[in-house]
Amino acid sequence: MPRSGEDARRRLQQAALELFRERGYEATTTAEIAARAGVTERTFFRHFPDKREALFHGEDAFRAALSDAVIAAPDDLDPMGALLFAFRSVEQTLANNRSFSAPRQAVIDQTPALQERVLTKTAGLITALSGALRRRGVEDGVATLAAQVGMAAFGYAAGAWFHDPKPGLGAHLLRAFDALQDLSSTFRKPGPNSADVHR
Amino acid sequence: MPRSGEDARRRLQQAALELFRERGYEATTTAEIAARAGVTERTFFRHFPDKREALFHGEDAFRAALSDAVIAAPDDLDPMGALLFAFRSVEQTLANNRSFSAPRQAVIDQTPALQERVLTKTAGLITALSGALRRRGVEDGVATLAAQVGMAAFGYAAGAWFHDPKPGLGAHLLRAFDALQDLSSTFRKPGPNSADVHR
DNA sequence: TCTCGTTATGTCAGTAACTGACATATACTC
DNA sequence: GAGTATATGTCAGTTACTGACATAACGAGA
Repeated sequence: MPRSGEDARRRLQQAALELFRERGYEATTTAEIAARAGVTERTFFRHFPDKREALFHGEDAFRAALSDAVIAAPDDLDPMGALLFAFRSVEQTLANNRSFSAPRQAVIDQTPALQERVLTKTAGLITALSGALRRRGVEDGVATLAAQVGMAAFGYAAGAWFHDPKPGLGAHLLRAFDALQDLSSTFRKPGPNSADVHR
Repeated sequence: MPRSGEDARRRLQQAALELFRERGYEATTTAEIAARAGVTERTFFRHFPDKREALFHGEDAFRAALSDAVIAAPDDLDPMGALLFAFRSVEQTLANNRSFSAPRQAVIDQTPALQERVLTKTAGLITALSGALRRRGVEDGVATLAAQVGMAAFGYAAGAWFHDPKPGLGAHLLRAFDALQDLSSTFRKPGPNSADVHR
């Protein structure tokens, strides 16, 4: 009895989050998730390629929003400036999802398998950002490096914002990007012979 | 018939790499790996927590070497300098493993599941580097950020070195860290209203 | 309204990764 | 030579995931 298809996906997602919170990720079965959502296990796997993915829906839209913002950033911004611009543009989206993402994050923090998946999602974001930078004319290698570094700063800022939302994500982002500049600017290269520790 | 335990692990590792190259990762069964190594499937899982891990042995030693080098770096080096020092100190180790890691990398490049595992290994490296930086007195958040950024530069340099080994890893590392400085130094912050694209 | 093609789902059988429990054989020590 | 620890074998079982086929709802058009 197909209601809409999209409906079942939402129920499955909800059921998965609930059960993971109640019993933990490893202790819940895909069959149990399907049962609570009122469908069959087979249907679960028609909506999600694997058990982990049930917690990661919507990431595609977020990735698209971020890379679109990079492309739409003012032309006079250099790579890191465009990234900062893009990160600031999604603050509202993130703020709206806070109530949903909080319990989700709690489950992830307790589950290595889910943490692993977070890493691949992040890698996907980096790839998208890198591609967007290239569309701005940034050279290939630099784009990849900038996307990685920018993502690190974003993660840093988002974590701080999670614990202390008052200043707003934008403020945390500015602090993170400042920290980045400090890291590079005060940095002096080690001497040419410095690598020979092991003699 | 237990030979030494360590012996079986090596045979399993070797068999896994061979079979993955011949048939691909997904098409290879843990039972097949065990059979070629002359042991039982159960023994495979006594040596490796899961199928993927058969390709990632030795990473622990590499991680330890890197973080030890960070701790042993000259005191006058700032965070990024200490990281660069550490990365240069493992060039010989990496060069020695080139013949083994080349086919391994080829398998990984064709296997999403293994790429995902690479990401968690990298995350483990970042955590270790961050801890080593903290032991040098670097503040918590800065240490994490520096470790991530440094690791990005290392990956950038290692990739370039893989395609063009002649200049040596050290030269590629210097180039990568220079690129990092360029990213931050030329970077101008976007104006305060820049985030309002979506109106 | 009937028909037909499309789509979401159900059903069922099967594969393969991984685990726990117990038995056994080898190596190591006293 | 007895005894202990360790690596392995054996076996039964769970669960994530897949392919093949059947069926029920839905929409478009005659």
